[in-house]
Amino acid sequence: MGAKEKPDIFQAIADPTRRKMLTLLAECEMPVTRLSQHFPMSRTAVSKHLRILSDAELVSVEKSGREKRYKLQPDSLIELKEWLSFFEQFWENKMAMLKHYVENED
Amino acid sequence: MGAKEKPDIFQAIADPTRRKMLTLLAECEMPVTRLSQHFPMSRTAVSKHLRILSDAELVSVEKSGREKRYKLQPDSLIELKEWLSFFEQFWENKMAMLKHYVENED
DNA sequence: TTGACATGCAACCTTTAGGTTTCGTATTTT
DNA sequence: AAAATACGAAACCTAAAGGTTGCATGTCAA
Repeated sequence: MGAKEKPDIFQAIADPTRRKMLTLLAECEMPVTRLSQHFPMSRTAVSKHLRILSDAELVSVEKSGREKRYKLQPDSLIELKEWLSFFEQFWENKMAMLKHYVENED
Repeated sequence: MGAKEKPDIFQAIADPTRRKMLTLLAECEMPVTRLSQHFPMSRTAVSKHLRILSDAELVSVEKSGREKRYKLQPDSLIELKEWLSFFEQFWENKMAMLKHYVENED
């Protein structure tokens, strides 16, 4: 698997496993082994997913002794936000609805 | 290929071809044959992509004589918006920057 | 009613995605 | 020094994704 090919972000978040990883890493950074306890697959598989997220610059790595802590790096999500914003003009009323829903969530 | 399995939207927009289709259909609805003139692939291939977008409810179809007009149906993108909103808290400053950028686009 | 057009389905092929196990190498701990 | 831990790379497998061509069908125009 390639090193720094910067695959597009849309592909990176397409996989539900990777989306869950982002959610977990948002709460708290952690090394691979610990992260992989949340998934029904091998550590190596988790490691591969992390590589993809890392290439897309959605997570960053910080080496600390023998472990490497992975951390959410949400800046690249802006690209997604921008893409979305183009389509917002087509459903403005619905957006107002959602805004209301989110604000009154609890 | 399945009929109405409602594949998740993240997977539907993962493919660059499908994203371009959404952009084109946003500008104006059109039948398969016309849409496929924008892509270096067969009409059947385009038709398959449309099926995926249709299953994800990102496009709707309206039969009109012997042709079927495909049309953007952006409502489902709300799911994406909701997902994104969770991560916004982690880059509020950048968001402000983007907001400024978008507002002063022209 | 015959010919052209618009479309989707079926069968097939090739590449990629996601997963496994095995191994090598740092780093810690004892 | 030796044993344990954390990790990624390599080689491999299977299923799914994206593409092709060749029908079959429905509709429109002559």
